[in-house]
Order: sequence, then structure tokens, then C-alpha cells
Amino acid sequence: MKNITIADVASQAKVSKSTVSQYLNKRYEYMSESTRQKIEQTIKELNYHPNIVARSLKQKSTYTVGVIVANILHTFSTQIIRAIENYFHQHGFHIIVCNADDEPEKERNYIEMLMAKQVDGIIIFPTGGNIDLYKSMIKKEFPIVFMDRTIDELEIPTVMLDNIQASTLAVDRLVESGYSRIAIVTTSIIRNISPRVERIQGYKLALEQHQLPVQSIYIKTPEVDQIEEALDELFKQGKPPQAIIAGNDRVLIDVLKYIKQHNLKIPSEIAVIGIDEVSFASFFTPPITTISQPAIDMANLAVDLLLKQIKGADSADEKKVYRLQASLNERESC
Amino acid sequence: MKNITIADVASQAKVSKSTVSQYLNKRYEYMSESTRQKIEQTIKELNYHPNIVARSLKQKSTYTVGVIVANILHTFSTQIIRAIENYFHQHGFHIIVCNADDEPEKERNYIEMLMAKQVDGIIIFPTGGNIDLYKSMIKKEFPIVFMDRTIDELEIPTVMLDNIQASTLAVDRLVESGYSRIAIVTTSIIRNISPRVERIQGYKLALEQHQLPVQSIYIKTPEVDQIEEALDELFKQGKPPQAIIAGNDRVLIDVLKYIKQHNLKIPSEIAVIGIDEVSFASFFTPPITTISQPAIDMANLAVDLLLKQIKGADSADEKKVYRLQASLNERESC
DNA sequence: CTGTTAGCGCCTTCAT
DNA sequence: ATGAAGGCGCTAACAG
Repeated sequence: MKNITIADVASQAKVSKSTVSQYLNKRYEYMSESTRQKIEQTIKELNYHPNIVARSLKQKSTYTVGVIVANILHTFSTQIIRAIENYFHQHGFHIIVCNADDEPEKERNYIEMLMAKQVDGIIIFPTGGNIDLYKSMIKKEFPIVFMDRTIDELEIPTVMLDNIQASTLAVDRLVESGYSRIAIVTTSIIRNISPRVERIQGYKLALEQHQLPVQSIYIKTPEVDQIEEALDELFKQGKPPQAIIAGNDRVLIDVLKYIKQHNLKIPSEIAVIGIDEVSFASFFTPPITTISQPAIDMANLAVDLLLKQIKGADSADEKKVYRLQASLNERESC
Repeated sequence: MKNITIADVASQAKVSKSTVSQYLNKRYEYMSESTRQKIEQTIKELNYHPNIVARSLKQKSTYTVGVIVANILHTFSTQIIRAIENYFHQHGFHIIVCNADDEPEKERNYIEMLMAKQVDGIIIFPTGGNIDLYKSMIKKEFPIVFMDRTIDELEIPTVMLDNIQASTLAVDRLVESGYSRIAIVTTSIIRNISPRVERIQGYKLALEQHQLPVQSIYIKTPEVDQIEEALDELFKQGKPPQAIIAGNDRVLIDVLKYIKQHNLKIPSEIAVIGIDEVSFASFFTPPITTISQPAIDMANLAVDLLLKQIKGADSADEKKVYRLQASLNERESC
């Protein structure tokens, strides 16, 4: 019942292990037609499959990459995982999926395990809590690509949304519809998570461009479990907002729940626009205007950047941050 | 710049490789306190991390398992992936995620690659198109667990929903509300995908129990891209249904789109109930009654079953099919 | 307690 | 065109 190895094939086919190895690596020039066929046949007979672990040990390449998402609960993360898996599969790579759960500890643990497992590279949604580790990886020239979030001080290729443009899109749309008291709600920014910070920044810039006042009472950045309270504060003040920008899909869901509970009319009583597309946007009542990220393009770009590093291309553009454009899905909620 | 190995640590610490290996495997009884400390220190100095590929080659265990989902687009799949990743992580395992895309070819390819990579086991949402392969895996005693779908003829532990109970729950609820013309829509059953077949079967049984006629015009099993047409047929006949059961989340979305487009009122003109919970159910207008699967329990059970096989426990219950209970989320759409 | 030795399964010069 | 031999990094007897 033991595993069959290259040696079994060799003895069965009456050739040496190295010849079989040549065959496995498709270097057919190094053997006669007859031995080639004999090997092919015995491989089939024995139902032999090369042991990739052994090959990896020798070749220092596992054809496996790690993907560490900051929080797998975001729709965006799962979209990206899908797309990355799909594109890597086309290149013959497997992916190991890890969820850091927004905890730097977990992230560090995963990174170390993945490297110990000799993965060929990692795509990370960085928590931002392991700068030293990232640095040591750079120094080792270990292939990495950051996704969704950037760490300014590091020269790591990064794929992210043009968040400024995304919130500008939202504000422009809202202003166009005549709203001036516009609020934005994102989840906590205490750890400087770049998309959130940048979306707020873009919101401010856009308001200024429209000569509208930026008021801190209209900017809320609660923890995920306190979004309801934040919305309460927003609405229970003298001048409640006319429109609200949900900084991501989880916030949007809480916003819509709140609106439902309080029986508010969209958009007449409160206009809504969400960053991140959601499954129900088109058939909600009313259909929700959203701003979507080009998840597939982002995933493919990240994969390309990682593969380039894995294949050892020169690191000419190592420090580049790629910001892809968001797009507006005009519907009827604002 | 070369990788540091156990040999480097050994020479640096002036001990032999095997002692270092003992240390790595925490068999501290086999060395003096002083050498233990010396090793510990040099490992830190050198920033040494054991090469897991080499260890795996020796030990025949990679602490990695594969998860092949039939179709990663279903919410259920991503829920399961999350839960499995989480639970395996607690056991020190990594998961390689694969998406078979409902194509047996792809599934076969993945299974073979995963086995070549020496994963310790696989959790599969079987497409059903590779019976011979499944059989050969059983014969090799390779650890497998099936998820969501069963293949009758095979003795593989399987975790799935009690689909009969799930649709009974739906029908009961609908009948209770006074509907008698009840339709069910699932995606294609040409390949005998068990959840779909069973949900329809449960629907029929439940109708019979309520002494209601089972009419084939109320049972639709279109391909995913033809759900709209199927709904058209359903509604454009003499006796359109009063209520509709959506067989899964993707169908539910199409049903709701259709209802929106045709301006039907829920539940007065058409009642709706969906199998699979969806993110928007609670704040939709009206809130959608759904039947949800205990995804986390299912995932944990599957992991436990796989780990038991990996750890080589006796295969007493190898052939068991575990069917977990669905639960009703009563809301206002029926 | 510690070191020596022999693999795990494959790839890769280097001879033949 | 084919084979022999060494080594990838680690583990596990078995000696000492």
C-alpha cells in the first residue's frame, strides 16, 4: 500500500530514475522514442503522480501563494479571493487563504507560517500592525503585494481603489441632486486603515470643491458594533443630514436597517449612497445607488505584480501604488 | 543571502543537527538545560525558521487540507470557507481553496493536484462527475469529507442540510398562511445535484401531507441564466402561483428582481420564501422570510470528521451522512 | 544527554 | 541516449 515513487516507475520501466525525471520535465530530447513510450505507459499503469513536496524541496518553489485578508467578512474580500483564485489557477498556482481578522498578531502568525511553508509569495490586505515584519520581508526580497491598503513608508507594490475619487464621485452625485448636509459613516479609523481615512479625506475635499462646509458632526467613524449609536447621534441633532454616504458594505447594511427601523423614506427623507456594490442594490426599494470597486481588475493586477516578482523580474517599479478607478452605479436612492 | 538551515543553527550553537531537531520538536528531556538555552538563543540570533516543506517530505504530513467548492458564487460556499478556515486554523492547519465552478474536469484536476501536493485531506462539494476518482481515493484511504451534496453509492462521510426538512418548513409556513398554489424554483437538476433534488422532493412530500396537489407547472429548474424565463412561464399561465419558494440565494435574487420589474406586491400578490439566509432579508421591504442553514455547525462538523480521518481513527462511521436541521427566520414576505 | 547515519522523493550535473 | 551519485532540509533510530 506504500506510495509509488519515481524509483518504482524506473525499475518497472527498466530505466534509471533520472530518465524518468527527464520525462516528467518534458525533456524528451534526452531519450529515445521507445523509452519515452515505455515510461509513459508504466506511469499510467502504476497510476504514478509525482510528489510535489519533494519537488518543491529541491526546486525551492511550491507554486503556492498565500492570501491574507484583513477581514473575510467584507464582501470585497471574498470577491477578491474568488478572482485571485481564478487567475492564479490559470497560472498553475494554488492559494492558501488566511483571515487575519484585523488582528496584527494573527497576521504575523500567518505570514511566518506561510513563509515557513515556502510559499512563493503573499498578497496581503495589511493590518498595518507589523511594519517590522514587512520590512524584513522586503529585505529578503520575498515577493509581496499589498491590497486595498497602503503603508506609506514601505516600498511594496500596492493595488488599491482610488478612494479619493470614489468619495468624490459620491459627493458630486449628492450635490448634483441638491443635498448640502451630507454625512459619511465608515468603520473605525483608529488604526489608520487607509481606505477609510482616504474616503473621508476625499469626502472633505469634494465638499470644499463645492464650497460646502465640512462639519465634524457629519463624520462618523464608529466601531462595527456601534454603528447604530452613531446614526442615532447623526439624526438626533438640530440639523440631521439629508444624505448619507456609507463607507463600505457593512455600514450600508446597518444604515439601511436603521432607516427601516425608523421608518424613514429614501430618498425624500434621507438619501443614501454606498461605497461597494451589494447584491440587492438593483431590486431594493428604492434601488440603491452605489459606487463599485473593479474587484476583478484589482485582483488580476495584484496577481500579475506578484508573479512578476516571483519570476524575478527586475524591481523597477517595486514601490508603485496602483489606484484603480471606482465607478458609479446610478440608481434611485439619491 | 542563502537560507539558514538546521545545520547552521547546529554549527553556530556547537551541537549536532539532531539535537536542534529535538529542540524544534520540543523534546527537551533529551538535552541539558544549557544546550536548550544555547539553541534557543542562536535560533533567535539567526532568525531561523524551520523549512516546513522538508519536514513534510519526511513526515508525510503537510498540515494543509484542500477545500474544493462546487461554485464559489454561492453565499453558502463563502460562509463555509470562512468557517472552515477559522476552525482549521485553531488546529494548526492551512486550507487551499479551490473553485470547481461546477465543472467535473476542473474538480478532477484540483483533486489530483492537491493529492500530489500531499495535502492531508480534502473537503469537497462534489460535482458528482468523478465517481471513479472518488472511489480510488477511498481505496487509498485518503481522508475525504463531502459537503452539501451526497453521492449515494459512495461510503464517504457527508455533511449536508436536511433538505427535506428545509422545504417542509417552507411549505408548512406557506400553507399556514393560506396559500395553496405554491411554486418552487431551483437551478438546474440535470446533474442530480442532491440539495436541489431533495428540496423539490421535500416540497412534494410536504404538499402531499397537506393534501395539496403537486403540479409540475409549479416546479421550475432552469439554468442560472434562464431563471427569468422560467418565472415568466410561471406567471403567465391561467393559475399563477400565490407563493414561491426560492431554492437558493441566487434564485431568490432573481425572483426579487423579477417581482420588482413586474411591480408585484409581496406578499399580497406573491408570497416569497427563500432557502439560504441573505444579508438583506431583515431590512428588505417587506422583510423576507428565509430558511437558513447552520453553516458554522456544518463546517465544524466537516472539519472534525476530516481530522478524525487524518488522525487515523477507526473508520467506524465512515459511511455516515449527517443531515443538519434548517431553521426558519419568520419575517413578513409570506 | 548528544552525535552519527540513513533516508523522505525528486532533480541535476557529470560521466558513460 | 542513459545511468550514478549527491543533495535539498529535516527527522528518527541507534549508538555512544
